[in-house]
Amino acid sequence: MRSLIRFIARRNLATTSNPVSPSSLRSYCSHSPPSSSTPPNTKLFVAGLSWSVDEKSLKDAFSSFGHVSEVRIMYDKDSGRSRGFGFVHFSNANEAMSAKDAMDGKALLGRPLRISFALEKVRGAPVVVPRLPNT
DNA sequence: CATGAGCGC
Repeated sequence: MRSLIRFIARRNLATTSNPVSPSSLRSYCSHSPPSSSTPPNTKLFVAGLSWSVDEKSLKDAFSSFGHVSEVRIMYDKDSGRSRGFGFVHFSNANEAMSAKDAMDGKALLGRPLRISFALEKVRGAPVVVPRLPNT
């Protein structure tokens, strides 16, 4: 008799225990959150600019968030008109991310701005060929 | 006449 009760109680205890808690499931894929944005950098990639925007307007708009070291807007070599995107160099990455967080999504000259951290592309040599010092 | 995602020579 009593053994039967203990048997039931044991089964009940095992059944009541959660086979798997939802919180434990989370630890399976929450190790590495996807990097949606590029790593912070002093160089800011500003796109979505109007085709009438010049560097002066950009620098004036971004100089309020920090010291703008360089502002360059890419222009078309053939038509000579702006491609609608440019680059803004900041003195510090914190200023750059602040300006990005503040100006990203805003509109300049009637067009929404798309700001993101620029790639670490180097201006000049497209690729350096590692050649061994062959006497 | 306009065009509209993107990464700099």
